[in-house]
Amino acid sequence: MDGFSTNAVAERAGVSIGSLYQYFPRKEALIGALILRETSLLIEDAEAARAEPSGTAALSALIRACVAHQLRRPTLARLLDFEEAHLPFDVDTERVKERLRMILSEMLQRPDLPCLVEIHAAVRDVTAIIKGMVDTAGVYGETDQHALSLRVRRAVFGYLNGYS
Amino acid sequence: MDGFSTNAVAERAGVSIGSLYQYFPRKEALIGALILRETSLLIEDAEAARAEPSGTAALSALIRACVAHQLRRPTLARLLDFEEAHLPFDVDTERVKERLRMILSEMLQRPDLPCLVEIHAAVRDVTAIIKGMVDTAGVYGETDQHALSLRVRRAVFGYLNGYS
DNA sequence: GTAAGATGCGAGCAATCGCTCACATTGACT
DNA sequence: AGTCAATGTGAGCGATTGCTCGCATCTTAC
Repeated sequence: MDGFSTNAVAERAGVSIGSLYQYFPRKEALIGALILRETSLLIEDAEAARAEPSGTAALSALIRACVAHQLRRPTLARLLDFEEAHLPFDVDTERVKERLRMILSEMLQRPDLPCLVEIHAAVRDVTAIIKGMVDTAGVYGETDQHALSLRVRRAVFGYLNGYS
Repeated sequence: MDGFSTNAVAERAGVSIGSLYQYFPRKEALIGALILRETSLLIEDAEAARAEPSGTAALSALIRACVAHQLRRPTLARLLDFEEAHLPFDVDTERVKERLRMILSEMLQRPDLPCLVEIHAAVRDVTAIIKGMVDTAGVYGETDQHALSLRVRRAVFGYLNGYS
C-alpha cells in the first residue's frame, strides 16, 4: 500500500485529483471498485464451475478457478483480501462476496459429497483453506497451477471426507 | 492499525515519545518486538508438542497450540501475520519463524505419518491451512477451541493422507 | 557536595496524505 | 455568438505521523 495515494493514482491515470474525485468520491471507493472488478471475474468462473455434473467435479473446477485467479495477480489479490476485511460495510462488495458463498454452499450440498451438519462453518472453512493455501503460494512465487490445485484439493476433500 | 501511532503507544505506556525511542529506535521495532513475544509463546507450546510419542499426536498438539494461541488475541495475531510479511528483513524475527518451520518439518517426517516427497511445500501448505482456518475463525468470533481444532485436524490430516 | 553519565521529556519539524473549492475548459443546443 | 451545464484542474488546507534534539531529571561514585 506504500505509494498508493490518491494523488499517485490520479497521476498514473493521467487525470487530475479533482477529476478522480468525481468518479471515486472517497479513497475507499477505489479499493471497492478493485474488489468488485476482481471478484466479478472470479464469480464468472465460479458460475461456470457450477455447471459441472457432480459436486466433486464442480468443487475441483472452483478450486482451479481460485488458483488461476490468485496466481494471475498474486500481490493484488492478497492485498484486496486484507482490505476487504477493513472496508466499512459496502453493499456492492458484500453482495459479490455473498454470491461466492452461495455458490460454494450449493456445491458442498451436492449428493455425491459427504453430508455436512454445519454448512455455514464448512463454507467458511473451505474458503479459508483455499484462500490460505493460494495466498501463501502466491507469496512464495509458485507458478505451477496444476500442482497447486492438486494440493488444495487434497486439503479440501480431506476436510470434507472427515479424516481425523 | 488505525490509532497505532508512536505518540499513542508512548501515551498508553505512560512514557514520553523520547523515552519510547530509546528502547524502540523505529516504529517497526515495536511491531518486531510484538511478533517476537507472541511467536515465542507459541514456540514454547510447539516444543512441548514435539515431546508427544507419535507424529499424529505431536501434530494434533501443535494444532491445539495454534488454535489456543490465535484465539487468545485474534485481532492482534491476525494483524501480526499480515505485518510479518511487510517488515523489512529482521534477523530475530526470521529466526523464530524458521524455528517454527523446523519443528513442523520434523513432525511431518515422523514414521507414522505418510511419507512426503516435497517436504518444504508440505510445511508451507500445512502452515497455510492452519493459519487460514484459525485466522478466519478469529474474525468470525469463534470461541470453541475444541471444535475448531477438530476441523483443522480434518483438513491437515486429510491433506497429508492424500485424499483427492 | 558535585561531577558525569544515563535516562526521561515533549515541543515541534518535515513530510505525507486525503480531500476541497474556486476557477478553467469543453461541448451541446439555440 | 451566446448560454449553460457538465466536466476537468491543481494549488493548497488541515490533519496526522514518524522522528529529532535540546534540555531536565535522576542515579551513581567519589
